[in-house]
Amino acid sequence: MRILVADDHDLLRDTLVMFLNNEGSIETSAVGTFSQAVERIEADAPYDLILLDYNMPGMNGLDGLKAAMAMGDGQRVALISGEATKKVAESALEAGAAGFIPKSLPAKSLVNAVKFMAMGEQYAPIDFMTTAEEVETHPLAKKLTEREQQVLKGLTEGKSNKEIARDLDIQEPTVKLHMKTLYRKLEASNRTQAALIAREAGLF
Amino acid sequence: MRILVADDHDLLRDTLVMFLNNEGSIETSAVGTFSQAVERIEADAPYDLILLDYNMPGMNGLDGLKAAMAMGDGQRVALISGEATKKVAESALEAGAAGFIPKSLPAKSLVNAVKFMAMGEQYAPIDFMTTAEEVETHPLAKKLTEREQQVLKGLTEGKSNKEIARDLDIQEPTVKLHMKTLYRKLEASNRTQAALIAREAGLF
DNA sequence: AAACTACCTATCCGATCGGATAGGTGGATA
DNA sequence: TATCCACCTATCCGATCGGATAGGTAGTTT
Repeated sequence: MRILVADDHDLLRDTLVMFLNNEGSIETSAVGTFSQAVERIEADAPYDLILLDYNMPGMNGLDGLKAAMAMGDGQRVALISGEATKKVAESALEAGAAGFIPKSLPAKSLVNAVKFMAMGEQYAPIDFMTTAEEVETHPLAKKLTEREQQVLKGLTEGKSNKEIARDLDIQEPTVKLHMKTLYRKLEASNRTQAALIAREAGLF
Repeated sequence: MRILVADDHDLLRDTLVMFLNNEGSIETSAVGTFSQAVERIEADAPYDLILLDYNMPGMNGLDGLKAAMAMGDGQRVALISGEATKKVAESALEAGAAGFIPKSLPAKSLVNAVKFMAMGEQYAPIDFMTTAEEVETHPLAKKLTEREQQVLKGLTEGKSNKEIARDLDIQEPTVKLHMKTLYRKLEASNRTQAALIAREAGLF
């Protein structure tokens, strides 16, 4: 079973390789950047499984994942990340990733997950996918109505009231109304503050 | 030599413990949250060295580091982190941390660093501290004059032109001038976008 | 039925913003 | 000296924003 690990954290990379190689049946290669991973895939494909760090030079979000999957027809690729949100994990799995591995996973589970994925299954830790669901709706966001969230989303994209109104297919005065309520709820005194607070809180 | 590792990433924690215990002379304990670390320290102090993950439930930035150091008079504590900036590392070392370990460190170097710190030395990887220095002045920031940076700082605090003018002791029209140049340089079309871009770029 | 909530529209008005334009100073450079 | 650059001030004007006020609809709860 041939596995390729791409992660810029030397420490974690060394560990993964060691753990996996210890399994006997697994032969593991490792690189530290996305471009190195690409080279390696072009030279040595196909691997039974490729593990890509979500935060890694060259990855550029899910683009790297998709690029890697496109190589060597139907290459099985899984994401590994310490910081990624549930949203990212879901998008990755939807895009056809072989799995998603948070770094908060015990080493033993990781080895099992890798074997599981290498056998063609799709893996994601249920606890991560479910517990993250709760945090999904941010404490601040829970106080906002659906419309307000839509308006706030537009705001965090730097749009004007008029643009937001057009996008949501409502009138501009209505947007201003929501905006006013947002300022109150977010304790902001103008749109810039509101946008910053929303970003700070990790919304959108 | 007794070491305590506190990291919420099971994978990395398992690895660290294994690597360190393999050294023979090191006895390692591990926990997954800051509060657990506190309990362990209270029960088993003093350790020769404590490794705290900077991003970990309960840490609250450098507060956790300081709290841990305050326990058991002069407890030696080092930070370990995969995401922290050079700024954080510097602050930690200034606050008296035993060291700073980025997760991008090879496993072998880590073991050496741990031994080094346990012997009473202060450790930080030079390459991390220096290369980060270059990025210190952000590519974007380099294109801004001093005044523009001051104005931008005010903007990222959600201030109005009038407030910024008062703070910098200049006239409001002048602030507007700088604002206009900022939009051009940051490729923003309004103040909110400019503020978001500045934040995104990690300025201020 | 009454009260409440989320949502929508509208108008008025003062404040603020964003752009254009037209200056001026001081310091560094060619 | 002439030229550039960073910085400052000023005025005009249309667009946008932020707040207040006054409605309306639909669905839910009491």
